[in-house]
Amino acid sequence: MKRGTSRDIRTANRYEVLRQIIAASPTSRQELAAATGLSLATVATLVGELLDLRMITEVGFEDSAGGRPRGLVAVNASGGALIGVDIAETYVHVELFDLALNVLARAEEHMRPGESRPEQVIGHVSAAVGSVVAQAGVEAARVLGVGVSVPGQVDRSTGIAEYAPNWDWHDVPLLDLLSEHIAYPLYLDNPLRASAVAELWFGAARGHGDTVVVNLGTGVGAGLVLGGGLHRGVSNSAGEWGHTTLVLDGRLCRCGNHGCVETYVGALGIMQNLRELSPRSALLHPGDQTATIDALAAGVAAREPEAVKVVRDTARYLGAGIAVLVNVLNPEVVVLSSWVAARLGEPLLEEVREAVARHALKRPLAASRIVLSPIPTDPVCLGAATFALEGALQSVGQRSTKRTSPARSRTAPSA
Amino acid sequence: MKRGTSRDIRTANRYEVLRQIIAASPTSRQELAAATGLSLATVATLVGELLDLRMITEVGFEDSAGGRPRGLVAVNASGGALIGVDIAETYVHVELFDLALNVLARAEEHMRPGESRPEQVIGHVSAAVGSVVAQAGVEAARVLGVGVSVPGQVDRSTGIAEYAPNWDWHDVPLLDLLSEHIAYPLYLDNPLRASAVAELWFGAARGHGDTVVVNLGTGVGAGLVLGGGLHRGVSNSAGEWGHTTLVLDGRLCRCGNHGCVETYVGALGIMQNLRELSPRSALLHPGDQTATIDALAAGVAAREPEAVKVVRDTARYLGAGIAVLVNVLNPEVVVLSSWVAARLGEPLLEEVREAVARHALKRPLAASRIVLSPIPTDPVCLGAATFALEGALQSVGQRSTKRTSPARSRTAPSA
DNA sequence: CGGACTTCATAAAGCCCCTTTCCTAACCCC
DNA sequence: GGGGTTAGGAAAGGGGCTTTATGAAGTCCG
Repeated sequence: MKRGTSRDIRTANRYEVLRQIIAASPTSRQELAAATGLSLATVATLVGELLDLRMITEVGFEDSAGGRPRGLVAVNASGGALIGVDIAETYVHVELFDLALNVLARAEEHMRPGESRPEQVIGHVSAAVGSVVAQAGVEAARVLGVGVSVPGQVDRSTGIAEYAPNWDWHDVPLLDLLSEHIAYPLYLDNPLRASAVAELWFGAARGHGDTVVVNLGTGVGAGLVLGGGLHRGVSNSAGEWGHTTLVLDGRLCRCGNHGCVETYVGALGIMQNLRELSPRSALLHPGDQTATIDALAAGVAAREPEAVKVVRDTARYLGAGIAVLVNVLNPEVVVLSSWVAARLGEPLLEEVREAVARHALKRPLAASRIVLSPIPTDPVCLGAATFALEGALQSVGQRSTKRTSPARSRTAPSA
Repeated sequence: MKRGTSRDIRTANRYEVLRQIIAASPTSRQELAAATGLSLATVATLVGELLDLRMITEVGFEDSAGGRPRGLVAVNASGGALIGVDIAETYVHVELFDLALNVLARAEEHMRPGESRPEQVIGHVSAAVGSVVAQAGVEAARVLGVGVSVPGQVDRSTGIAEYAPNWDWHDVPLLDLLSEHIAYPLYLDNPLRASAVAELWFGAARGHGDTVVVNLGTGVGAGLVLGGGLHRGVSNSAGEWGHTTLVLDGRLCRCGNHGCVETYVGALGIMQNLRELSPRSALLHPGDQTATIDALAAGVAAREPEAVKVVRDTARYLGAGIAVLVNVLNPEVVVLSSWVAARLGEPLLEEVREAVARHALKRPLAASRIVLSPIPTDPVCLGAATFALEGALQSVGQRSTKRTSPARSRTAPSA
């Protein structure tokens, strides 16, 4: 049972104010107070803190119609840089952001199927991180942190990748290994939670209540934003909706079970849906998920019956799976995220809405909006970078312990 | 976005301290501080409050082995009474509790199938409430509140039963109607949340993290205790797991969909499982759920193959359904509650554990314990009474608004 | 049997957080 | 350039929790 302290309120408010500033930059203290529901005084204090941190700057005044003009603050984009690392089965994707969360540089490393040893992955990551820092030309001291997303089960406090199903990793001390190559503060979590936190800060969950972020990629899962924060579960593995049984005794899943949601709506599952509909379809690119999904998206855009049918079949499965989440969690928003959702886009969304409506109860259904992720870039990178941002913000509140020198961050902020 | 205030911390702490006192009565301030993680001073303050409210009393001292002996406090059982009302499809069950949550009196009213109008139900409720108060012989002023659980969708703030599927109620202002007959403070919610809060205060969720309370009765659903509190969802309808699709195109459910969990593991679903296994089984009491489940329980105890098989089949469905909750929510505890679970007991539990293990992922599975509800009485009544207790405790913190007379409770505490 | 030691409980002071209130600053308009 | 208006900061106030100090109530032992 974790107990809340008044400090947590402060931290939450600090997050909220910064979120709001990033979302509506430039903005005034008045607007912030209205948007957050905090008093003017509190907003002013928090804005002062953020100004001290050089995360935001004063950028002039609003035009006044009688009365003192409102001072405007905006994100100090050049006040620091954040790096998000999205480690996936076949690639490592790294993006460097300014504090307004604009992408300043990106790097992508492809991993061949054989490359599964931690050292190999770490090699790719550190190369890509080095690359984005060089590209963006930011001083090393400006990098506030690096968020790393790795599939599977992670322990964020120890930085250990406890289990990564795709590479059969067990208890790899990923953060320690990475810290030998990367001298910035590091934060570890998994892609489900990364994309959820991205939606929470910058996407469809912003300012809303409970939200479910459905990730549709090669792997499938759900990030849960409940009660204004990430729901992690007792062992930080909540959201494994992709390995939930959708069809009793259905398709064999790589997790060992049968009929998992992932085997019907993951990229490979969709390929299978296509294959079952028309084994020698021209849309099918065996062994290439991306190409197949792209072909499908193009086909749907051209109203090819085959493509439309596959998307509809997929949405039917997806709708049944999402209806479970809607009924059980009663969220305000359901976000479809990750690359498969992005490419299939609106047509998928429409079909999913219909399918969910067929399976969910009226009341929870009526309370939920199902939307595509409004985040234009890789949500996992963005979310990972957000973990770094949260980390940088967290340490603000910490006071130095009595009679001791001020606390130093875990890794010195110098390349 | 609800924002937390320091007042909420106080309320949570007050709950926590009282919970602890009820659980380990008598106990000392020292033990309370250790158990809650609060400082001695805070515990002393809260204990003082509860003493002032006459909810607890000082009951002597602990033996000392050198040093001042610890003062002991215990629940003041006679300090007040709480009433829990469990309105179900076929009965109204009412229990009156003392503050230690012992049952002092109970009353049960049966409802014939035709009786579905709100006035009829209210008649039963007020009769039963009157009965328990008379039986227990408590002064009316001592009744701190009445918690009412009604199936379906409720709005607890307005006290409206928005939708009750079994009677086809729509927007019945139940609390207003009840307050014409019952002069105690009233609190409305649904059985899922009632049994969840019962587990949170007095059962398997006590002191643990995220917990899922699986209700197996005629209706089926899950109460969610996440982050130390009830998860309600955006429209207070979270937990509708019973109407989640378990078998695509499966049995027709009364909710209109096919293949809902409830149609396989609810009392009627279990009867159907039995019927499909052996249409003219001696265990089957057509039209009588209770008798059938009882017969099944007896059969399992006697190791009758037919009964064992039905329980196994049921557990297989149940396991698949619970595995979804385990994977998605990653709870620390899963509680099997309500009358079907209570009657089928250990044999069901064993089978369920095995079945869940077959469907859930290893990590979340390893983190969860699946248990039967340790609550010996009707958990819904207990939970409903707990809502009343929470309500009585809530008003402690409220200060009278400025320049006005002290706030009065909604219904005067006099019969 | 009374002082010394131990342990509990309450009171006081300090810190953190948020809000309300008051006052000055800054700008518009006439 | 004064009056009206609005912004923003400083101070005061209220609630909460913790640490520290002090008094209270025992045991133990000389």
